[in-house]
Amino acid sequence: MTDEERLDRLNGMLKRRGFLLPSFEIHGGSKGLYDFGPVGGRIRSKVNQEWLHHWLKLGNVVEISCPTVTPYAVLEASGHVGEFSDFMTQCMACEEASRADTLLEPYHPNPDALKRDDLQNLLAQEEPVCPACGEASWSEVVAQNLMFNTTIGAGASGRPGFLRPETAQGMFTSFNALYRHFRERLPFGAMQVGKGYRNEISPRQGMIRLREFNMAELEYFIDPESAPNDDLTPWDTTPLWLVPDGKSPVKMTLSAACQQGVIRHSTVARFMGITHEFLEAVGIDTKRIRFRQHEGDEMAHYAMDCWDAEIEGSYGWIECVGIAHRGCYDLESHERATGKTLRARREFDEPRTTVIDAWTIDGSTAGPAFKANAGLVKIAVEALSKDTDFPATLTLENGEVVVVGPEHVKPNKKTVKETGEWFIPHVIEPAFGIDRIIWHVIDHAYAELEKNGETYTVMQFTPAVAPVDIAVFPLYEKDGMDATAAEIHRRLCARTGTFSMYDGSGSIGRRYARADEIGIPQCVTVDHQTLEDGTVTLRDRDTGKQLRVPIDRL
RNA sequence: GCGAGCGUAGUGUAGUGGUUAUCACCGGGCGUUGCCAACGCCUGAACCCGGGUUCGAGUCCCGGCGCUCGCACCA
Repeated sequence: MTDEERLDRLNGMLKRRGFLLPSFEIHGGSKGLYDFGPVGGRIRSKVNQEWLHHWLKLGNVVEISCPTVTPYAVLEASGHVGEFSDFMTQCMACEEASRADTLLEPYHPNPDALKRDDLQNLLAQEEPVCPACGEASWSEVVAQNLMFNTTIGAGASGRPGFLRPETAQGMFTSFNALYRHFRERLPFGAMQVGKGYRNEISPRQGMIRLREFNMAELEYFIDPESAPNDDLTPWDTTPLWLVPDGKSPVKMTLSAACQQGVIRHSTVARFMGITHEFLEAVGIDTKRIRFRQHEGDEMAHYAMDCWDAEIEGSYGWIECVGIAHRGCYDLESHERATGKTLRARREFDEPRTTVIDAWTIDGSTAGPAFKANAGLVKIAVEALSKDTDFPATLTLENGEVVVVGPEHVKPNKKTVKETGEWFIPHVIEPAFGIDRIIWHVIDHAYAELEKNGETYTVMQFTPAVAPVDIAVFPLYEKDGMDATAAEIHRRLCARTGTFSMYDGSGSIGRRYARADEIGIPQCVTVDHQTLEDGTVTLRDRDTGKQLRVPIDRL
């Protein structure tokens, strides 16, 4: 039995039982789009809940929700318009598509920075050969954007926009409201769970690369100058597999990794610990988790450190989480693009007082005397020491030389007190690919056991993500057992957070098997004894053991 | 995007131009059955879409869509 055959059987089961289905299948389907069916939908929402719960435990994070439709300017400021566009060209001989900038790398120091026309001209001039067939004839260069284009508004008043490629930008553009919410105190975080969109050239491998995907991101804002005090001791007993910057995997604790500088920021380390806990809580096999550090050239240019949580499954090691220390890049970019400030204030331990005792200009005389240069003269004069004698010959910033007489100046004596300063916070971002995580939850839960000489399928979900919490069966649908079972089922469903499933068709063994196949942790069976003493059997999925319990104790 | 292979009930499949499309599991109903895919009877459900060749196409050809893999792209 090979892994591929296991994967085929798993995929068949996922379709048959309503976990995951190709979207819009009756219309022929659409690549890179998946439905979560009646069973999968419930798993998705439980994984999302579990994710929120894990990060809310930090105590200083909030959940927000921003639109998926995003104006052009936002994603231009963030760098996505530039980064998510590739300029492609096609070989006229073999039709192989290539990136124009890649082809031109030998001929230009930084072709990535060139505009379309420049690429087109350089391509015509240098005539690089096709890596596939060796010919040197290229089609027109076209921009291939990996974001979905749209127009916000109709007609001439419509303006360009995109479906967001990540949720993060909403957290950055909302920074000031968040800052106020947290009483202007760092650190704090904002997170959201939602959809992201990338118009992938070639979606592959089932749920691994999708065009519309579920993501969950936290932006955690910190003061880069205040010493982090992250407590890493909770993970001191669980060393993790780390793959530092292109080196071999090592198993070490987060504390040790921080002390040795392998992980460059303790908050990144703490988030790796929380990520590991979360993955374990949703049922990922911890032996198949590792954290891989981005190598220097792989890391986005703004990132200061980046660790991916990779999970091993049917498709090998897949990146499912990225934990990036992004510095001040994002807030700074939005500041630059909008002219608005996105800053936090840092109070000094002691107010900083500066005593100035020197010269400044006397506006009433210097103004008329120096006219347009008066401002520059002021700067030059204020830079002079107190013992300067006037008249003095000064060279201004613009290179002009002026003579400043005693009538143009007056003593400048004042005390400037500063109690703090404004700065752009740094941000640490854990970003989760929820679909990829759900895939691995399913992959790791899928067990093919043997029972009475036949393959027996069980999804060994943890209760935290099990799509159905409990199933209720009447032993037979008669003698009132069906009515009692239906009543228990309704009562369980009415309970917040509990989802029950009633199943009365087929033999009892078949119903247990059906419940096991979608990973229901417990099954309740109503039998003849129930009608006499009000007890039912409670059967455990993984042990098969049955307990007799009163209905009220469920 | 390029190349190769593939597309038949819910799932897995048989079917090399000729009746009513095979088989299994599956689903539903009724009955038997005192708890782990049981049995009997009844029953449900498919040739991806469009065009072409042909007296006749699930089968051959072309195009589209989808799936898998490789290359490329991408995180």
